[in-house]
Amino acid sequence: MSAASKHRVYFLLQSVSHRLKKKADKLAFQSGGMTTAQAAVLNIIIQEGSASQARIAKRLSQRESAITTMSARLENAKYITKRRSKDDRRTWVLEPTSKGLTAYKSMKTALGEVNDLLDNSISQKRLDELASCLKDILAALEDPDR
Amino acid sequence: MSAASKHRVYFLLQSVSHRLKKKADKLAFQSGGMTTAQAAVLNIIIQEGSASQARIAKRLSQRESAITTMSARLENAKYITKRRSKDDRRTWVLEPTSKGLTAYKSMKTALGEVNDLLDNSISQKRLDELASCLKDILAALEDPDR
DNA sequence: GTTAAATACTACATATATGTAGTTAAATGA
DNA sequence: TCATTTAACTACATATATGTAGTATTTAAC
Repeated sequence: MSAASKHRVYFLLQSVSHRLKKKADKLAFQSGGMTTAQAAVLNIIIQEGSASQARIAKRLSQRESAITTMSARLENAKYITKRRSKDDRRTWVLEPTSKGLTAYKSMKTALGEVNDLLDNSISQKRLDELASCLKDILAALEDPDR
Repeated sequence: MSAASKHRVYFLLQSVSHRLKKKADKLAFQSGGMTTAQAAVLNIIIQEGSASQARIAKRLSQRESAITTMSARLENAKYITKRRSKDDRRTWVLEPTSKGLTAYKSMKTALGEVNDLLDNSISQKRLDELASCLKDILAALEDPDR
């Protein structure tokens, strides 16, 4: 039996991820109405100053059709603006509004609580090792040979 | 390093979980039509011989309304049967069909590939430590004091 | 310079999850 | 026993994701 199946790492990962997401979503909702999924999209837009939907889809490993819905929701909530690019008329340029920037700040504070929870679960050393493992797995998943 | 990794563990967990789920869903679909979400429910029913929807909801940390939909889908696909309990007429007794049992076996084989992928990503020692960390985090999340 | 291919997005069907409100049935407490 | 509470489930609205098919635009090939 492989080490992974022995420890049911896949199941553990899904469980931890699911429970953390629920925690984060609750905290996020309380902090100002945005969801963590919306925050993930907004994060990229803010990080990059502006972004196309294709760019966001790529960075989140999601389909463009998912981002179409999300960006509509974000625009509807006045967190971002959408305008057509001058260079490429197929492309939307998504930019944060001041409301979006403000909401994202309080979101980050709320998400900090989830990180605190992680900090209190295991030692800093093990947390570092956890992060390191996850990064390596992520790299393996992105390896096109697999 | 500590502070930097601290701020990324949640994100890393979500990313790894999301990508692994996509892999697993693809393999699962190719292996016989069932999704991983459906397999998770079927797994509990098979493990326990039979199960109520409330029981499944509890074990998966999900709402009963989610399980209502899932069990309807599983019944529709002939993977399980539903009948009212004699003891408690509010309760459904969900049981696997032979089709469900067969499909679940090939599903497990497919999910084995995801575990293999994990095995090939990092050393067994680190995989053990990863599992151990995840278990501790899960325990902390289930701690009602938090 | 026109055609073929790729890119960016939209539309729609479907799966999966939450949350709230409501129904029915069971358990409980005076 | 009867009222209240609790439990198991359903119905519906909504958020989030995939996947397929189609449109518009750009790029590349010839």
